[in-house]
Amino acid sequence: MPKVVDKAAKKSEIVNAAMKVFAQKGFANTKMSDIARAAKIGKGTIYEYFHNKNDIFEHGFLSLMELWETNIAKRIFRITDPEEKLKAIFYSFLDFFEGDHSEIIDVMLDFWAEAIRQKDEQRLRVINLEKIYQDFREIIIAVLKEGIRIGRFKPMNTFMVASLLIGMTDGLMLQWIMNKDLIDIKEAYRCLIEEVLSGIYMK
Amino acid sequence: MPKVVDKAAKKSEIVNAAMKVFAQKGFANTKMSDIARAAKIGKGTIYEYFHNKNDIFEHGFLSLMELWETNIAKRIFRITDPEEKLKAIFYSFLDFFEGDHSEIIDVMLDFWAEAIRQKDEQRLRVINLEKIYQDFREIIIAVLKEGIRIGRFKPMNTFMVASLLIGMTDGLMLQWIMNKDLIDIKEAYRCLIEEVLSGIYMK
Amino acid sequence: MPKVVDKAAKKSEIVNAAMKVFAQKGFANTKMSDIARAAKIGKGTIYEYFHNKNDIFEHGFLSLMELWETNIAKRIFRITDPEEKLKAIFYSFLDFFEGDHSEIIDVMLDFWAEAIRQKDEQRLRVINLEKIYQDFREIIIAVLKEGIRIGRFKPMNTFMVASLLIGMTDGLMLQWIMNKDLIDIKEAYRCLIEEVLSGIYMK
Amino acid sequence: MPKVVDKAAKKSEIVNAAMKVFAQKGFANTKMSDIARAAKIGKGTIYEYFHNKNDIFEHGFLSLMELWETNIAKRIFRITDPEEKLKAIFYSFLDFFEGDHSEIIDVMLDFWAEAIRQKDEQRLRVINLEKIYQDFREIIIAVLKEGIRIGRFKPMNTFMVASLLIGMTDGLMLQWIMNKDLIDIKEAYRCLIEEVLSGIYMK
DNA sequence: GATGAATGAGGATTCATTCAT
DNA sequence: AATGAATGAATCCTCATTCAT
Repeated sequence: MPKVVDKAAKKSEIVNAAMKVFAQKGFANTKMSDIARAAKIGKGTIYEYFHNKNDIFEHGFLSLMELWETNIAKRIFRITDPEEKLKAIFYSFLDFFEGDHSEIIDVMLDFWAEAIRQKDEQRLRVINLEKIYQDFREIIIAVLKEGIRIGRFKPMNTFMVASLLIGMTDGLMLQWIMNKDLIDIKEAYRCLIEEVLSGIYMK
Repeated sequence: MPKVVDKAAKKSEIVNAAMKVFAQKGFANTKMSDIARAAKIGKGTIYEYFHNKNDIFEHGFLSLMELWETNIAKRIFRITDPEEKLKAIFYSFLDFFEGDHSEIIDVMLDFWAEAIRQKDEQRLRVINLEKIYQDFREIIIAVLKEGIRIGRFKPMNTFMVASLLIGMTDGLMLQWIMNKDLIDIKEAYRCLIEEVLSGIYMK
Repeated sequence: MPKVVDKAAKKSEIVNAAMKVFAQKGFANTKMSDIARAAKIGKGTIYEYFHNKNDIFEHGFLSLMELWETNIAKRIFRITDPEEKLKAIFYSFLDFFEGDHSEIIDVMLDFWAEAIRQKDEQRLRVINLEKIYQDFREIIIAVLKEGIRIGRFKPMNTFMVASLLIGMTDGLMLQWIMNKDLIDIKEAYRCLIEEVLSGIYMK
Repeated sequence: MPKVVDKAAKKSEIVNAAMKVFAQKGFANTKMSDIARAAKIGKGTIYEYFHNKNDIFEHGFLSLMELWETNIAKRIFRITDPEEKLKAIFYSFLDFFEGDHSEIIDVMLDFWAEAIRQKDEQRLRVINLEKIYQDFREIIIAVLKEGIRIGRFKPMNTFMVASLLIGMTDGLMLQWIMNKDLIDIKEAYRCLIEEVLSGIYMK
C-alpha cells in the first residue's frame, strides 16, 4: 500500500507557500526551488501537483477570489437597505486586511499586472480580471439603483460611480501595501463610508 | 573625427522605445533585443547609454514622474480657490490619458509592482513610490485644509480623504487599462469631480 | 500468508508491455510510468522484477532472440537439401512477421542502434549483435558450402553472400516497418527466394 | 562594426561536430554541451544557429541526403546501359564508405530509428524516410524495366526486386557498422554486383 | 508483494551582458 | 560610437529511482 495523501490539502499547502514567496519576491523572481523550500518539499514534488509556475500562480489567484466572493456573499445576502448594503460591501474588504491574508494581498499587484498583460490573449486567461470587475460593478450598480429608486441616493451615473468606488478600494490598497504603518486601513474604510460616500446621499 | 551624437536625445529615445515594449510585454518578459529592435539600434548600443535593464526601467519611471509633476504644477500654480484647485489637480490626470502617453500608462503596474517589492530594500530604490504618494498627499491635504479653513469643505480627516482620492484615480486607471472602451476616462473624471467630490463640500 | 505470484510469468508480462511501448515511442522516449501503465501495475512494482530500464530492454531483446532461434531451429533441423534449407531459413522470418510479433519488430531498430553503440564497450554488452550476426552467418555459410560441394550452387565467396542475404532480410524489414501497406512482406520473401536466390544457383 | 561571420559555414561546422558526437553517443545520449565542446564554441552559441537539438539532427540528415543524391546523380547520369547503370548505382554507395563519411554513417541508425518513429506523425517530419525509399526505388525500377524491355534482364516483379536490392545495401551497412574489420565493404559490393545480381540477368 | 508519493540529479533552453571588430 | 556574435550563468522541468506504508 502506498502512502495515502490528501492531494487537495497538499495542493493548497503548496499554493499557500508559493503565495508567500510571490509576495516577497514577485512572481518573476521566484524560483521553483524557492517555493519547494518554503513548502518544505522537493522541487520535483511541485510538479506532481501543478503543471508549471504559472499554474500555481493561477490557482493562487482563484483561491483568493473564492475567498473574497464567499466573504462578500456572507456579509450582504441578508441586508436589504441600500445604504447598509453599500457599507457592508466595503466592510467586507476589511475582513481581508484584518484576517491573516495580508501577506497574500502583497501579491495582488503581480496578479493585476499579469492579468492586464493577458487581457488581449485568447488563450487560457484563467485570470479574467475584466470579468471580475464586471461582476463587482454590477453588484454595486444594483445597490445604487435601488437606493436612487427609493429616494435615498441622488440621481447619478451609476456605472461611473460604481467604478470610482471600486477604484477607491483598489487604490487604497496600493497605498496600504506600500506602508502599512502609515495607513490605518480600518480608519480609511470608516472614512470612505462615513465621509466620501455622503457625497452620493440625498441632501 | 568621431561621429557627434546627442547622447541625451538618444538616451531618451531608447527609454521611450523600452517603455512601449515594457507596456506590451511587461518588464520581466522584455528582452534587451526587443528594446534594441524597438529603438532600431544594436543590442550592444544600449549598454553605451545604460548600465543594465533595470537602469532603463528606472529612467523610464523617472521621466514619467517628471512629466507628471510638470503637468500638475502647470495646471495649479496659479489657482487659489480650493475647490477649483482640487478640480484642476484631477483634471491634470486627464492630460496624461488624453495625451499620447496612454501606452506608457500600461507599464505603470510593473512600476508599482517593482516599487512595492523594493519598498523594504535600502539599496538603490530609485523608484520611491512611498515618497511620491507622500508628496501628492501633502498637496491635496493642503488644499483640503485651506478649503476647511475658509468654510468651503466639511471638517474631515484630511489625510484619509486625500489618500482615498488618490486611490480613486489609481484604481480608476486600473479599470481603464483593462478595457479602454468600457470606461470613458473623461466622463469618469467629470463624475469624480462633480458627483463624488460633492460629498466633501459643505452642504 | 503472502500472495503467491508466478514471478517468471509476471516478469515476461512486464517485458511484453514494455516492448509495445518501446515500439511506439522508442526506448529513450519511454518513461517507466508508461511501462507501468501498459502493464497495469504500479511504477514501483517494476523494480521488484527489474533493476532498471536498461534491464527491461535487455530482457526484451533476449526473449526476442530466443523466439527467433527456436523458430529457425524448428523449421530447418529436419531438412537436408541445401536449396530447401536456404528457403526454409528465409521462410522462418516470415513466421515473425505473420505472427503477432509485428509490433515487437518496430523496436528492433532501437535494439540495433543501442547494440551498435555498445559495440565497443567492454561492460555489460548483453546485446551482442555481432555475435548474433556471426551465428547466423555461420548457419548460412554452412548451407551454401554444402550446396557448392554437391554442385547445386555456383562457387562463390560464401561469407560475403551470406552477409548479403542476411542484409537483404534486415533491409527489407526496415522498408516494411516504414510502410507495411506498401510492402507485401510475404510476396517479398517469395520474390527473394524465387528470383534473387536464383543468382547463386548453378545454371 | 561587429564581427563578420559566415553564418552558413559556421552552421555546417556545428552540424559536422554534432554528427560526430551523435555517432559516438547516440542522439538521445548527446548533450548540448557535448556538441558545444566538440564544435569548440559556447553552449549558447548553438542556439544562434539552430532552434534545438532536433533541428541539428535534421540538418545533419538533410546534408547527408544531399551528399548522397549528388553522388548518385554524378555517377549515373551519363550511363545508358541498364546493367552498367545498376552497377554504377551500387558503386555510388561505396563512395560514401570510402570517403571520410564513415563516421557519419554511424549515426544513420539513429536517423532511421527516429524517422520510423516519426512515420505516423503529421508534424514537421523533416526526415521523410518513406519518400527517400520511394525515390530510390523508382530509380532502380526504371533501370530494371529498361533492362527487361531490351531483353537483358529476366522478367520479374521489379518493385520487389528493387526493394530487395535496396534492402541489401542497407542491411550490409548495418553489419559493416558493427564490425568494420570483419566486412570488407568494397569486396561486399563487388560480390553483390558480380554474384547476386547475376540472378536477375537473362541466362 | 505492491504501490505511488517524493525526490533531486541532470539537461535543454533562455537571455543579459561582454567584447572584438 | 556602434554592433551583434558569443557566451555561460541561471532556471525550468523531466523522470528514473527510492522507500514508507
